[in-house]
Amino acid sequence: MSRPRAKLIDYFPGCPVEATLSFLDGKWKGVILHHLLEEGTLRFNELRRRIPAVTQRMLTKQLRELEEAGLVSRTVHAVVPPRVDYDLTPLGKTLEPVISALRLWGSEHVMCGDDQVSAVMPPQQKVRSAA
Amino acid sequence: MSRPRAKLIDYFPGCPVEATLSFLDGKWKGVILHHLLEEGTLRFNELRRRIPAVTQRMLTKQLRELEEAGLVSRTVHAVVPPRVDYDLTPLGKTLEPVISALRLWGSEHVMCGDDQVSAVMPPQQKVRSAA
DNA sequence: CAGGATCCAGTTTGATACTG
DNA sequence: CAGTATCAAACTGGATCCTG
Repeated sequence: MSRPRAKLIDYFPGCPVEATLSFLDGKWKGVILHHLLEEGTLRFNELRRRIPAVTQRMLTKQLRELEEAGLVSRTVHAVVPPRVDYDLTPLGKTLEPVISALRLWGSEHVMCGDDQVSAVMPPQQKVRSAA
Repeated sequence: MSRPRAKLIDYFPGCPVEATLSFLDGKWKGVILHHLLEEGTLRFNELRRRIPAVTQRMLTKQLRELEEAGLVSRTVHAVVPPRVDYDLTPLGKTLEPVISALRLWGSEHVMCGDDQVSAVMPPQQKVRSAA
């Protein structure tokens, strides 16, 4: 859900849990933030490579929403070929404990595709890398 | 998003962050878990009262999904009038650190409707309690 | 390289009305 | 009380094609 929920750090009708989740909403914000937290500044295609299942349209969209929410900054360099850097804002960085908690729970309770826990489960049949 | 993403604790194509978020997906799972963590067992209408903006249809649906995911247990008491108790499973309780992180970030960075931070912001215009 | 613009199917959600 | 059923609106995300 990325509807009229919280857009900036203003008023959100509901509880803090839902408020926070509304910022992470959409299919890819979590991973995007995760990668920016881990690796710092990344270019558009660098992000794409790290999230193989995302389409450009969606990556663009989610990045725009993160930007609007004040969590991610977008820097366009006037060079050719074009170069656009994405980075976390100071506010975005405050989400680190949240992303960490999400990652920890996930790695402890779910068998994930791109995680270092991959040793536990043999890649039996391939479970669809995209949706 | 509550599509084919993770349903049980089985394989999830993607990173742990996204895997965890997929369990919290949908508009109300976060709040539901939050209330069950804070108050323990709750009946259907007790939950409704704590989440004024949710419709019965949605509350039912999200509870069913949480049940299917193994995070919430549903106990039907054969009495009249009907009584159904919802509670966290042991697995559901392991989400506590996650929900805490979400709640903490939300209460620090967003002005929420039903939070104890309400003193900070005077209820100026009423911002729509539902969507 | 980094998108923008369309088209479109699949889902999610809300509103309402009804029931054991 | 605790739902179920139905209709319809809203939004999502994927696929394609195009551009400075």
